[in-house]
Amino acid sequence: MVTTKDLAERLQLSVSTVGRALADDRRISEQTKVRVREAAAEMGYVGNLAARMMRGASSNVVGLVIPDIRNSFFVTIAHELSSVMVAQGYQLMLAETNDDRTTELRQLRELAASRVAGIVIVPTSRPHGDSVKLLQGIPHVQLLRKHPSLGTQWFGLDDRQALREATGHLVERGHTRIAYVGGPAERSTGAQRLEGYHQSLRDAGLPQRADWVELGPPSSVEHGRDALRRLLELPQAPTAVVLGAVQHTVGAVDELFRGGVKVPQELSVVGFGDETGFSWWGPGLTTIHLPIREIAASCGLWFVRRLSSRPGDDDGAFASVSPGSVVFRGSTAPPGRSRPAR
Amino acid sequence: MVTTKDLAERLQLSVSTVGRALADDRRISEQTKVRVREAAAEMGYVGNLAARMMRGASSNVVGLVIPDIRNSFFVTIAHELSSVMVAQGYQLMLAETNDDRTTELRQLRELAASRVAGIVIVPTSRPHGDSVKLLQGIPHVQLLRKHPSLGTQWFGLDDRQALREATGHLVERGHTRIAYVGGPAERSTGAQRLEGYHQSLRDAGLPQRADWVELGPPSSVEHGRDALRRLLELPQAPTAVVLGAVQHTVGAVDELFRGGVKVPQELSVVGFGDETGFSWWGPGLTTIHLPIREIAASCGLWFVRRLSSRPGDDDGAFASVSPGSVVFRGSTAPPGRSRPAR
DNA sequence: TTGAAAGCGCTAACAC
DNA sequence: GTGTTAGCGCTTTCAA
Repeated sequence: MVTTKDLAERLQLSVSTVGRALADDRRISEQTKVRVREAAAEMGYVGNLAARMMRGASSNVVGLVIPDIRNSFFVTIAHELSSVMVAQGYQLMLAETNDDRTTELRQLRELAASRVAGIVIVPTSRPHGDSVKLLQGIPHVQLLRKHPSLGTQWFGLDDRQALREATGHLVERGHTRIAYVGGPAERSTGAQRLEGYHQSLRDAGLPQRADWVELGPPSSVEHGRDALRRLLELPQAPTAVVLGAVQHTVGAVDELFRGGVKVPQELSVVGFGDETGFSWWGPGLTTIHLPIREIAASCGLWFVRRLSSRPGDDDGAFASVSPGSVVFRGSTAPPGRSRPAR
Repeated sequence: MVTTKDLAERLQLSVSTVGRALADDRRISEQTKVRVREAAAEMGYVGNLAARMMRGASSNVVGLVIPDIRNSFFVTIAHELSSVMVAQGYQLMLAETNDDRTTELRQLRELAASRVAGIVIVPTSRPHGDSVKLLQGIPHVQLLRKHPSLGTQWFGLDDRQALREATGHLVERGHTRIAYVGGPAERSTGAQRLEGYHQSLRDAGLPQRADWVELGPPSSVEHGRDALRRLLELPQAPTAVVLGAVQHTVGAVDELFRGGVKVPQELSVVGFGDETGFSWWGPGLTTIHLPIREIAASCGLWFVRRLSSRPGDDDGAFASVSPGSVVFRGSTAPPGRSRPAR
């Protein structure tokens, strides 16, 4: 690899002059700058970021720590963040945790060793103590999920409200036996969504049954499938289901499709998220739309500003909460009716 | 940040002893090692990769250069590569080009400045000369698409064969008016797929019409929509369509859904790729399944081996071609019939 | 078994 | 306007 020293030798200059010329320092004559730049281009010189970092320059890499890039939410986040970051001169390092705290720790260790400028993280439900410690030394912000040990800076959804609306939509249609399939309550998002569901039922004075609540691993399509199968086999089967996770929705909806269950005649369904094809599915899936793109973009913009500002300047508590909204399609109708009510 | 020097001071040792202890050098006594390790853990020491790199250690970062992470193919690739890489001690840097050669060059410059160990790239159709130059100094491998200027190491699909089969499937069903919607012919994949389509028609002695071929930007869902609309308005409208790009398929299929076109009665369709929901769509979308996961995994494994082997050892030409296969569902039937033939 | 010192590529303080 | 030099954190001789 070509170094400043090589350039200096070639041009019979000192390394510092070359360095200054490349940095467009005002003290260097225009003529010298041109010579240096030409030689650099010709010899294929590329600055060494590692060396620059050792001189105290901060890295231009931001780590993105997410459970699994295959989840559509996280794809959107990765893309949006990447766009914002690149525009501001940052690069994005991808780190998948697979929702496992040990993997999460390992990934954070790697990012710390690379001295990344900052970390955007969708944390696992109970991050490892060492992860917490590591993150204390690195600017970071939590996204979607939130764990108190990781600080107070967070961008996310109003999960409780989203599920409350979704459930409320079914209550309005006249359903009294409404089931919920979603992620575990240990996770901040899972707990909030479950609470929204419960609250909506409470508000309407509807019965709540433990066997109408099916919690499972949030990124498991299988759980959606299995949960739905179990719910439909119940002696007191529900007439409607609300979903609380994208992957569960994919599984549930596919199960209904395969099982030939008539939606919304036999069962009303409100999905979670906007996977491609939810609109094609059966009668069209009524679903909770979430402004993931917007959240990711604002998180990215806020974070790069925070990174480039003086430390201690912008590190107060910060939380941004965005609401979701129900998109009405054909998968919800009053119970026992044969036509969807729009 | 804690450095080896800090540890050395704390323990009244020299930096070199500390360094050796951390590297588990045999010359250091077990007792000293333990002391050092304990202090390191306690003080939260994390080695500085930048410094290590300056000493000649190679980076453990691999750049992944793709057009757009939102494309399901590239999500799969990112996930699979990330898994393989992490298992081998590498990190993945995400770089999106948006299918623009200038952006591609900028991203490559960043990766080169970071002195990444290697680059996995899905190139744009005509990479910039400087990109070519940069890549000459960095181990790299092409994925899916292939451009001759970027070397001879490539993992990809048998695009020609895939489209030949897909088209052949329609020919067998008795179609004689088969249209094609796909990416531009400048791109290696686009050219191959188009050729497969043409070849299949030639083999069957079927007519080829220029207005039955709709080429457009490969990651534009809109192109799929528009192309389909145009095809259906043709005086000599085709009775079947083959798709040659995932995003086009998404657009086309959604257009058919919205337009209420009866598939396969009025039009037979063979999609490209396996987006979630292709099985729910209308009568179920017959589609070309492509072993992206497998390709990405083998590319990853091969590449890390190449990275860790001596340079000059494994850098001969290499190409791995994987076949696709048609998945039969309900969207294809003989022309003019009212029931799908399975 | 441990320490001292050099040097990786770059920048910035300090000459001239 | 340009050169000299020191030092970032680490590894690796070379000494002891």
